[in-house]
Amino acid sequence: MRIATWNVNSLRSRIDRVEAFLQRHDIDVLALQETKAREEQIPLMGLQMLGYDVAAAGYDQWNGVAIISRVGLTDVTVGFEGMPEFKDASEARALGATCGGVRVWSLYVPNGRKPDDPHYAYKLDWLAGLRTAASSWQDVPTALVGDWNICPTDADCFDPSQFRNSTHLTPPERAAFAAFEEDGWVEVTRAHDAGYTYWDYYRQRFERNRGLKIDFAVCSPPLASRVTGAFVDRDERDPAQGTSSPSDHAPVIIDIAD
DNA sequence: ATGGTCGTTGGACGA
Repeated sequence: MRIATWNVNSLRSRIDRVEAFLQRHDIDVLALQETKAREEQIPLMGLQMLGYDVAAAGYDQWNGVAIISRVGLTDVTVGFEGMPEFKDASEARALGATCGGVRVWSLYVPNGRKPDDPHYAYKLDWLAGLRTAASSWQDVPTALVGDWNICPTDADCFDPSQFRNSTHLTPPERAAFAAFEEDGWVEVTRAHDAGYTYWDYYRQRFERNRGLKIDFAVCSPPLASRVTGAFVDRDERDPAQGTSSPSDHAPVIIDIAD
């Protein structure tokens, strides 16, 4: 089975790219983040014609997540037990579904904005809540895929010195990520492709390969042992390819043995 | 320290 994750930065503006991506890589399950669409705004027709089922949660221009699957979608859940919410909760950050015997979570970890912003404390709370909820999922095949908004190591950032007073590289964020690995979860993409997954739109960051590795697939042991490969589809981020503007994130593809 | 570019929108604001 081939699973992918992609912060698509608006599903409606990039539906043509999503459909082409699903076909180009023969994707079975695609977890999306930043869909910026309510469920009823998702353009379903083309996806259904390609044989895919869709589950989604989100609100207008705010953060939304979705899972597109052609191996069946069952037991769909919006959010996880104990998931912290920020104020009016006008965001959807976690969507779980069972696809082909694997529990897939499309996660959009809070950005945090600035280390002194309330959103930063919320980010750490959210990650702690996820860790607690995930502790009961470890014995079944589970994939926590998505935009983690964390650079776990300095190698995951084109210039760590530029992020001294920014989120993504702070010790508490890194500790929150490492906690999953200490519990036995395995980030499976790094071993196969250590390249960046996100490049800012401005300053020609992609052309100069000045990016971040922040999109990951954190798998439970029974699933991690079945992973046979993974790669970042950098072509999908390349402004020189395709006729429409790309997302600022590249998709990540993970192959799993039956 | 600041600004750069997208997307949603119809003016900022978040990333």
